Amino acid sequence: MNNGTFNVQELRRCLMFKSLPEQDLAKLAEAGSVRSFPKKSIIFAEGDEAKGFYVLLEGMVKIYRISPDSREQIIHIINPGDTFAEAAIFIGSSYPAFAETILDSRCFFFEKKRFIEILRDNPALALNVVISVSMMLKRLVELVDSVSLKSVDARLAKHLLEEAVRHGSRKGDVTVFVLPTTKTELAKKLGTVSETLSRTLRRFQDDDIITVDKRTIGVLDMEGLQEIAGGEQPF
Amino acid sequence: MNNGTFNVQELRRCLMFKSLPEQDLAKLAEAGSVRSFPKKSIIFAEGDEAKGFYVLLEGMVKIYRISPDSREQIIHIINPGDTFAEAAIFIGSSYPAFAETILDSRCFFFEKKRFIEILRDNPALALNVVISVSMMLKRLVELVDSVSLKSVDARLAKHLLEEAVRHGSRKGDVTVFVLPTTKTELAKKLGTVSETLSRTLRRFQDDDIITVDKRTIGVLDMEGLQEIAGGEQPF
DNA sequence: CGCCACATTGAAGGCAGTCAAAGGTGGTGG
DNA sequence: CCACCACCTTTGACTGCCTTCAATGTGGCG
Repeated sequence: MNNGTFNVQELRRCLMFKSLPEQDLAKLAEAGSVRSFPKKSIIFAEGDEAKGFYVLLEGMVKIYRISPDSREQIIHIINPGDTFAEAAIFIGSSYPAFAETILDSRCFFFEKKRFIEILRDNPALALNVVISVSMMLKRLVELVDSVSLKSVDARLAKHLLEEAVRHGSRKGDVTVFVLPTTKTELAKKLGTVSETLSRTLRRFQDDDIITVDKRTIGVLDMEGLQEIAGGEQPF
Repeated sequence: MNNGTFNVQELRRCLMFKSLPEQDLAKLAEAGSVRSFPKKSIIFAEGDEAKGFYVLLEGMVKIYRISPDSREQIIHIINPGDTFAEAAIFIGSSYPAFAETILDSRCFFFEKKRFIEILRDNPALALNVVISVSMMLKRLVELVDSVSLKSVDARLAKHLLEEAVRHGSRKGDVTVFVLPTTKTELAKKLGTVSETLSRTLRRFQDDDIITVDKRTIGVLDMEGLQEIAGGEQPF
């Protein structure tokens, strides 16, 4: 970890600070500092004392838990502009999960106490924090739902649809996008293992629902995916 | 649903309002109303427009999701003094899960817009909301972890330990407590089904780890349970 | 060019969910 | 107070999804 160049305006990429008056932003910038981490660094470990929270400026970070037999469940993939660990600082104690860089990353770190002080005098910011944490909560409800109630097929189909909508570009009849991580990481995010993911992707290909070439996915049959993803079947 | 008697001070049972000045509390009381529901009523359904949030004054409520094949995953059991659906009102749109009474229940309902207005002028309250949502987030991380990475054995063991610590009383060598819900509901909370729970309880009994009589559980072997719950085994 | 991490495929086994059926329990109303 | 009924619980048999283990293929990078 070491410092890097930093422009206060970079914080505006983050929803939480987007609409903040210039002077508040300046005050915030003084409450923290830039930290850089190479790929595959542990930013914090589960159980570490929660001393503050982070805004990712550049790179990619995964938040995850590990099972006793060292299987990994990714809770969240952090992209530039996202915050992470903000909830941890409000319930004191310790981080409830691991944070590890997937790519070389640059973060802005807020010291807990100073951030909370600023929050006290800034209801607009407080509301933004509430919104941010609430959105994560919603995502986690979805994750519980997925992992507990859906098959790997359904989870994968849903994920592919989301990626296609978010990052896909239409090439004639098919929507094409590129996976942002390795398939092994994707498997962990879906709460499974790489072997199972591999098999499932193959099956989808055999059924002419998608094409796969390295990390490039082409969606041939949106309806088919939707069907698999959640198709509320009547009874 | 119909109104019932209500004393403003009842809201103080809720952590969110515990330390609020009297006048703020009065203002809050005007921003909402009491709603009563008999056992097994749906308070709101997944997808319903999020018009506000609730404080449970009396009774018991479950928050849950349903799978396409109608299996249920309980996200959260709400007890008197707890709030629910507060996160939903900050991201607009709709409730992400079902809320259904397990017992006859009395709630205080806050209308979304008016609550947010009050929040804007009340940083202390805003901070409490952040804390409340953050705690739920932490619980959900635990739930994801449980459901995705742990066996039913481990989940049940962990749950029994928590109940024993929270609500148990020592009777000689054993810690005794009574399950607050039916076993079927417990199964759903653990992300499984009643048959599997039944079998697992039987196995624990056969191994002399617990005793079971109706809803009364006696813990004979705390260490044994801890072992099963998460015992980081060396390798 | 050779290493290493990632990916793929096969075989085998287990955890846990489903289906079915038989008690058990508690609550309600006669 | 008792009888009935709905719901919960338990047990057995079966099935299947998914993980694990093992081996081979492949691409990228030093």
